[in-house]
Amino acid sequence: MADDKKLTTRTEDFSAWYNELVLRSELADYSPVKGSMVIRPNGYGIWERMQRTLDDMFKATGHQNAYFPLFIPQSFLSKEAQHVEGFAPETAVVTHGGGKVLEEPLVVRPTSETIIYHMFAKWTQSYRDLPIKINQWANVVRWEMRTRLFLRTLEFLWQEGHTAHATEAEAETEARLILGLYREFMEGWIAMPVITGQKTESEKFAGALRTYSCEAMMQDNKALQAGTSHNLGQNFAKAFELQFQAENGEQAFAWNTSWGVSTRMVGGLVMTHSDDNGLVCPPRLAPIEVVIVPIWKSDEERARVVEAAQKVRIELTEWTGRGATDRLRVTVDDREGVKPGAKYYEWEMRGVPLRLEIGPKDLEKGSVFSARRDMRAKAALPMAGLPATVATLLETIQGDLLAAAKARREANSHRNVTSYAQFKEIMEGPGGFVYTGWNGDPAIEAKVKEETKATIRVIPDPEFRSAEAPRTCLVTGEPAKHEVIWAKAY
RNA sequence: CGGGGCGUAGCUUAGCCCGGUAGAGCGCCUGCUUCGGGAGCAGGAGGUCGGAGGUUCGAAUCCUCUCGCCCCGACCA
Repeated sequence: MADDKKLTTRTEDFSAWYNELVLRSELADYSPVKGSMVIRPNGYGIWERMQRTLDDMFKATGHQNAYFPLFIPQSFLSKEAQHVEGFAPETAVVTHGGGKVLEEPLVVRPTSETIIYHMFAKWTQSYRDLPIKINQWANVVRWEMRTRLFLRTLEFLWQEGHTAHATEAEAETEARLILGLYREFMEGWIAMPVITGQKTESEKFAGALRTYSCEAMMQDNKALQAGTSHNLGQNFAKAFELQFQAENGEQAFAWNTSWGVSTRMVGGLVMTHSDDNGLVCPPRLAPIEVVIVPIWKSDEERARVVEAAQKVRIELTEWTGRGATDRLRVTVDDREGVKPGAKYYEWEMRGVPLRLEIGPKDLEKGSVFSARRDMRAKAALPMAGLPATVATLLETIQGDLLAAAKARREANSHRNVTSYAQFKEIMEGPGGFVYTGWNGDPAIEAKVKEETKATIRVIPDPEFRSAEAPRTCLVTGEPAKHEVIWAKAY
């Protein structure tokens, strides 16, 4: 009975823990259609904050939002060979409309490269029309066989950026710029440290020249690909005749990039920080940063503490120390008939970063009692100057979450692994990120995947590479072409 | 698609083997007492037992078919 209230613990069953947490914290719920889900206000609130932050970043770097339609002519998907090969198996196709069989079936977009570059082609004549830098917030559908709340569902929400440039160098700069923005967002807001780098041929986006990605480590030591940015080269430009007249008068194909992050990041947030008591949400993304729980015995006390709690809420929300538009997000839980302890558990499950308790004793002392969600540390805070104190504390929590996640990742990263036997031992046991040399042969990558389920998550960017580069390939012992990071992945 | 679970009240489930008026806990509603870590008492509402067929005097229970969901594997943000 008391056990009903507790989550399955992470060590018992990580997967069950995750599912129960997502449902119990009311981030999402299963919808009647297998593999799809409803994002509830608590989860959508996090997504809205993600959207707002990223949207500002995109606009600050010269991108504009637009919207392209859900339905794509089936023939469009086929125009880029690798693209159709990659996505055809997982598309939903509309064959009927208005009670009639359609002349050409419509594909529900699994991603929008085809329709967008078709339109870009229409809008581009001269190099003066470039670059085009567009972003859209949309839903996409990929008919996955195996689904998981937030991490892989039939339909999900994301943003997809699409750009067209006159030169390869410019496209490359763009793809890299966005990768940097993603990293900044994931570390600064989700407090989820990521490793950036390039995907191998077998893991790159269908139709891309190169794919860059942000890889995070979850608490079960598995990797989560949290965002990707692609240099598409001229592959789509050629398929969709996206050409322009260059300064020298010659016709040339444009260079494209595309990049996206999705509601999957909410799953990453959950699996990076949360504990056996429920969600731990980083303050910057928390729909509610502070919950105030008034504590009373008598009706007379109730009136006093609730009034005091509301005054504190107003003082906090009216404070402009973080800027006029970035107010503290505070709620008061003054429900009657629910004991304070029950409220604590409930808000902890929902991931609210900071709880303030206000009871008669606190009023006497001119203080409020605080409890941090992340480490469950408690302290009295003086009422005087409370907004600034709270804001600072929230930033401290934000920073501590990132530091803790980074420490966990490093503690579960293995460098200097040169023996394949040792590699297998790690993958069969604790898992984690394993840095090794690789001869660059896709066949070796496939063999390791077959034997261990681990894949090359990324060829890391220089700052993540080991101080001393591995000299030999993990499997063959041949000279290493790259240092790579292996892990089992979501 | 292969393997494993499971469909009984909003949730978790007992009952099924061995057929005989559908039970409990949590949650919900009302009232009183409570309230600094998951409250107590009293009263109350809530079920075509996933669906269809069959066997039977009688089916949640036995038989056949079917639908759906979850988990684990082969594809993927």
